[in-house]
Amino acid sequence: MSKRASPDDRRRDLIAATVRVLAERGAAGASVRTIAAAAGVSPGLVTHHFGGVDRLVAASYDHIAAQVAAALETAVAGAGPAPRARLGAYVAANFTAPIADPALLATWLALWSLARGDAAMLARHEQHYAAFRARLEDLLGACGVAAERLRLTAIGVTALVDGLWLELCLSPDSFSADEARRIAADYLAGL
Amino acid sequence: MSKRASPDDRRRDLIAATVRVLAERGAAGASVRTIAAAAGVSPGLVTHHFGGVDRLVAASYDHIAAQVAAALETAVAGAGPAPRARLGAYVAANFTAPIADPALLATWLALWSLARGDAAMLARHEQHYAAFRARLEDLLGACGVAAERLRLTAIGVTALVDGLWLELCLSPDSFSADEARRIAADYLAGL
DNA sequence: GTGCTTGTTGCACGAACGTATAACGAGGTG
DNA sequence: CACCTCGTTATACGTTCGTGCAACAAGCAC
Repeated sequence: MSKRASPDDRRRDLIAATVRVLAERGAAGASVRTIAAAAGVSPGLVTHHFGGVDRLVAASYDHIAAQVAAALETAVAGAGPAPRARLGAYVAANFTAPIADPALLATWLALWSLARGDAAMLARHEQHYAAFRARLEDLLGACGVAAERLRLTAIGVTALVDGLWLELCLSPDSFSADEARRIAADYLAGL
Repeated sequence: MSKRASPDDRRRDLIAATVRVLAERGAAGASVRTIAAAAGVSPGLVTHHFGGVDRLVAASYDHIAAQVAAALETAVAGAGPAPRARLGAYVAANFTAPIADPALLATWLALWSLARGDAAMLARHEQHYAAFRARLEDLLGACGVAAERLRLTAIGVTALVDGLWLELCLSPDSFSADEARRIAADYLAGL
């Protein structure tokens, strides 16, 4: 019983509902009916606007990846010209709103599990992580990290950030986002 | 069409089949019928021996967690008495067979996604990670890490190891297990 | 050999899944 | 106002899910 909306708005609503459902009920609960109910529309709309639930999930992945990348870029832009500050801001932003939001972390984890076994989703993941690492290598290079150590260093930073994300999502009582930010900062300081 | 077997053997077979299916088809493919087919038995046996697929998955989680903990403990025991060597062995073992096995990493990732939304599975995860961190704090303390920095340091090491695991599983072409071991060793050396 | 225990199977059942499709109705254009 | 476009709903269909249940058969006690 929802009002008529423009295709763009409706697509946005459905993606937002997918993200919400993924965060609250995990990958197993991301059915067409559940998502449609969360968006307040009928299940048929998913097929109508996306052609299938798989493509809706893929669109949700793209949306979140773009949102995360934009938040990181905003943090870098606001850090001023100093290379170390820009690198620190890029990493610390991963533990600051809106990225540090536990619901977003839960959504990302559910998408990871859905990515396994789906070639298109795996390619999306690969592309997003390659972009993340490339940006990291860029910022690390500006801080004077030797070119031959650039790749491994970027992988290590990415892994640390991902691991802190994961534990923050699965065991939110073990430590705080502030502590995660501090662990990452110490790691960068040690390079 | 399987021969009669003892309950213990059959339970072991079913757990092994669950781990295999989880690794090959992800969390979405872990249905009773798929698991039973992988074990070469009828679907009804899952209910008969475990009382439901949820408890079979939980038992698989326990089995893997115990297997990983045992492999880590073996590595520590084989490292001699020096505290630094013991710590290094404990961390490096995470990227050595049998833990470094990509299939095991895939299984673990699938179990993580299944753990979300299930209170019993979340409790299992919490318990396993608490044990992992406690052992890590023990080894770090023996190396002279200050008591007040122990908790945060252990969280950071755990996060780095988990992140390297994850990326190794999702993007196996990005870097090798050897490189992961080296990144972790460098991190420990910087403490 | 006879009978009992119990591992094992095959089937059936209800529920939930994804999606195709026809009918409905709101909103813009003539 | 009439008409058409298209977003939306409701329904239906086939598949797959988890699991309960009755029947079968293998191994053991006697």
